[in-house]
Amino acid sequence: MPQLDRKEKVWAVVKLIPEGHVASYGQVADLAGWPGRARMVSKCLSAYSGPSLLPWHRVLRSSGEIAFPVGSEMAKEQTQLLLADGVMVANNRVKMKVYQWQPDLSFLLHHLEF
DNA sequence: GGTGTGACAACAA
DNA sequence: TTTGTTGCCACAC
Repeated sequence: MPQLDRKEKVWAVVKLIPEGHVASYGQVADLAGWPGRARMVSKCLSAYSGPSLLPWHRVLRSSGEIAFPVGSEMAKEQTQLLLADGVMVANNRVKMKVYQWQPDLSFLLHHLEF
């Protein structure tokens, strides 16, 4: 049961990302209790790839660029979703300085059990 | 239980 | 800034 819980934890964290903000894979991994397991986050998200209940588009690379090749359907999709969130996307990347999610502790404690 | 994989991250040139 | 290299580790075969 621990394994499935992890995916769900990741999804839970992603769902917490507010509209108009983004987070890096590493950041999500960290919040989900996997310090340094950014690649696991990508695995989990790709494994999800079904229902669109998840704001996966708010998860970017540490540099703020979209994790897909420019011009790919997924990249376009993600760009669209980000724009819909009010996040400016230029050349497959966003300004992390402006949009990076800065979760406050009480918020996290309230939403991530404990 | 070994091997390859991955929607990454950090660093070197 | 872009490209290549390395480290990372759970997961599927």
